Amino acid sequence: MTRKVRTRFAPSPTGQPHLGNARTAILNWLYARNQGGAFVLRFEDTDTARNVEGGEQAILDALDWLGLDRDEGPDVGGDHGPYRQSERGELYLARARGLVADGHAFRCFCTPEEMEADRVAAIAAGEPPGRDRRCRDLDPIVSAGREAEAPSAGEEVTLRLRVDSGPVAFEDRLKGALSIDGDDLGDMVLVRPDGRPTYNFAVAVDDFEMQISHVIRGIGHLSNTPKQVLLYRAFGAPPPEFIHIPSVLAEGGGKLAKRAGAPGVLDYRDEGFTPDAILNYLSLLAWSSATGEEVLTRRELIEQIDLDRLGATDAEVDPEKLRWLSGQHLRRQSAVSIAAAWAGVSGVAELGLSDEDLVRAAEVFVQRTSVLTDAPEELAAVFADPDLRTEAAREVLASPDASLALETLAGAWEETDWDVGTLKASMRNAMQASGVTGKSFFQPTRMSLMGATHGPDLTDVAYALGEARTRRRLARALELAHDHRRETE
RNA sequence: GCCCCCAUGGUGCAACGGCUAGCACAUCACUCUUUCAAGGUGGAGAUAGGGGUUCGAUUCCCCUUGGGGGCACCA
Repeated sequence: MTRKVRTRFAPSPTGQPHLGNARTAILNWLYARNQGGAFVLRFEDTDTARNVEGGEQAILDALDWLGLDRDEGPDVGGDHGPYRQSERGELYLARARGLVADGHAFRCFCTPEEMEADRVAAIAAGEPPGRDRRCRDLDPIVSAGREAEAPSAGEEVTLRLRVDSGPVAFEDRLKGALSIDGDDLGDMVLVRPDGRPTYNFAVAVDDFEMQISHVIRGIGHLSNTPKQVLLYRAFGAPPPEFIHIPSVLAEGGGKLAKRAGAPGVLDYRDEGFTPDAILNYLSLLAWSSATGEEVLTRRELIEQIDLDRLGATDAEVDPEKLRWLSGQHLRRQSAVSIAAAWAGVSGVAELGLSDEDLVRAAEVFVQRTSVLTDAPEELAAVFADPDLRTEAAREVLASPDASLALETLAGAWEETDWDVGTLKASMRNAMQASGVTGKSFFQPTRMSLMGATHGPDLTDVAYALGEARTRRRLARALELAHDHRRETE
């Protein structure tokens, strides 16, 4: 039996996903793309109290930023909608009534108080709680009549699934064969008196009707699975394949919770990470490529994702490795695209650089950055007008050989091609010609070009600055160097 | 209390029941370099503990310990 692969990401609209939720979405998306299947987004918003203003949009923004495009969902539509549980009330009701009609479910007239009393009594008696004692065996004709009169009789009716004793077996791709006894489940509530479906019922109905083939979700849902399997059984359909993935833990091993200050995906964007780096990093949590390769592009991830290579242990987030991976991704990009990304980083525009400046700088300075937001500082260090009136500058420029070094270098760079290789060669020539070497040559040069005593390779700096700026800076420093010499003599 | 899951260096992963337990991040040293990065080379560092099964166990089984999850008319 080969059915089309359809995966889904089904968050509650409580705001931007944290890293753990993002990884769930990523795995679903990667697998769908790998299989040429469909990736479905569904909002589980039946608990209105939990919904957050703007929560849906934050999730969409996060998915968009990560590049996880949907084939179906609340924003793009599709043949299996609506894609918000809050808009699917009728479907749940119809499905529940169907289950009552064919005997899989029954009407329960017990009050919450009665149920609670039963629960306590069952536990006290050492029996599993959750089994209805009064209503499950009511005659259908009788219970239908009682439902009709419920409003006037002041009764409320709950729809519950008839769960028999005996094993409920199911398969998890990672955990293998699992089984739990129906007695431990109880007669689960499907629809509350007010008509709202319970979570597990809604999920099963949705996954069933949306023809989801693979449910890839957090391990926390493992215990919900038998209930959903039971529902599929009642629907007379085979359940989807379940893949329960281990948790992503916060640094230090704690839970990744928003209330504990866990950053959202969009926060990483704001910190200058690229979506590909996040995608790569998160996919490496509990998964590894067959080749052992760790720096993987989006395309490579799609090609190589393999559910059978998923691990079963919880994984801690490691910010250091994330940064490293981010740097690796940056370094693999073209200078043009890095320059474009830098242009959008706050603090870069203020430097007043041209597109060419940015591209040249990207060529030689990416290796100094891990995230996009590292750029402003690196660029400012080179492009900002050097302040040569500092004590440090004065000291360096007043050194005996400063003038000679600067003069010779300015001459050497007069008639050269402006590329790093040539600049480096002619700088060496200048050193030889002047007889000034090592520190006494480099210090004055670095001071004139960037007003500092340390920084990137000097030829990289000159290359990034461009010919005109470089010449101007050398000339100005040379002037000062002459002045200083005169003063000291 | 009951049920379920997990367990390889600090962190993330790898190892048909079979080479000296491998890779990456971090760390330390060296190297390249005027400097700071990036890069290169090398080092230290792990199978949670105890029992089995087996010629042989990181791998299979049991117990202990530790961690996580669940036991809802929450999602």
